[in-house]
Amino acid sequence: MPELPEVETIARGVDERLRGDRIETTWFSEKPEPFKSPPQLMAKELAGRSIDRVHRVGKHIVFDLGDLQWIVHLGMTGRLLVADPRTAIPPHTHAILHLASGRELRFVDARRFGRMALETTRFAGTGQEPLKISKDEFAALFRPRKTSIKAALLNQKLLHGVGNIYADESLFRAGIRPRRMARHLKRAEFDRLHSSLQSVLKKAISLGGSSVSDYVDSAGVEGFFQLEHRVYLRTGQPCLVCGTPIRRIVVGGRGTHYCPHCQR
DNA sequence: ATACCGACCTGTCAGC
DNA sequence: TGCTGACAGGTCGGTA
Repeated sequence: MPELPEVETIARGVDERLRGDRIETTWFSEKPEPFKSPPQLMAKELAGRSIDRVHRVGKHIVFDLGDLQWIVHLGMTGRLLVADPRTAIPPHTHAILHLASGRELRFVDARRFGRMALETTRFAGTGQEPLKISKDEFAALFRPRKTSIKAALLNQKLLHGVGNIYADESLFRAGIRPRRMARHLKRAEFDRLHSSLQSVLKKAISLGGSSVSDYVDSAGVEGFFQLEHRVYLRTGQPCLVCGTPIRRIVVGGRGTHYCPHCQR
């Protein structure tokens, strides 16, 4: 589910509404998967903490809580919802923070690929920020890779935050086939990819992310960038530029969509 | 260092 | 009406 634009949208929404609020008590489900830190420890450490700031690092949502950080990764289907306690608790709710303002922050995740943990050192993520990296750094990061450019874009140790949608969409806009070996790309192609990736991510953030099946922001509102997808999940449909049917292949175990005419 | 695969989970949809 | 298989915004670990 959520990639950089969706996580950014959620983090901004949670920050706007919960900054300055205080966590009073917590509840965690019995399912073990979502908790990298033991739930009892999180319950003890989170209670009484004020929320100084909420922001995004890669695909992670980071809560600054004094000398502690609470890190949430949403996996494929995770949601963070700011809710009125009188509203029904949705199925697959795995964590609830009860706040001093009377509201609740709920973590809901059907597939349970999401994770949460406490950090005592400043969380830096796994790679570089796609919206901050320069053209020179971008080319230097990817050129040595002995793998396809698509697999390299998905590698969170290089750039963090890019997932399947925005990898496919940025490669389309740069006119580069997903299976091309990273080390065979020309400098002009790295530059086009850098530019298309940043513009796609910024546009998606401005539209509140992509709602393909079930993504919503922290207020339960869907995004609109799915209306701007040119290849992702458009298998067999005509390319919006040239009319050639969009093709689906598997690269790095992920469904990969591209236009065989526009991407070389 | 990389490639490939299955595993982890649930839900949805197409096809029979 | 069901069943089965494929697929879905992600990541990890094992084995070549």
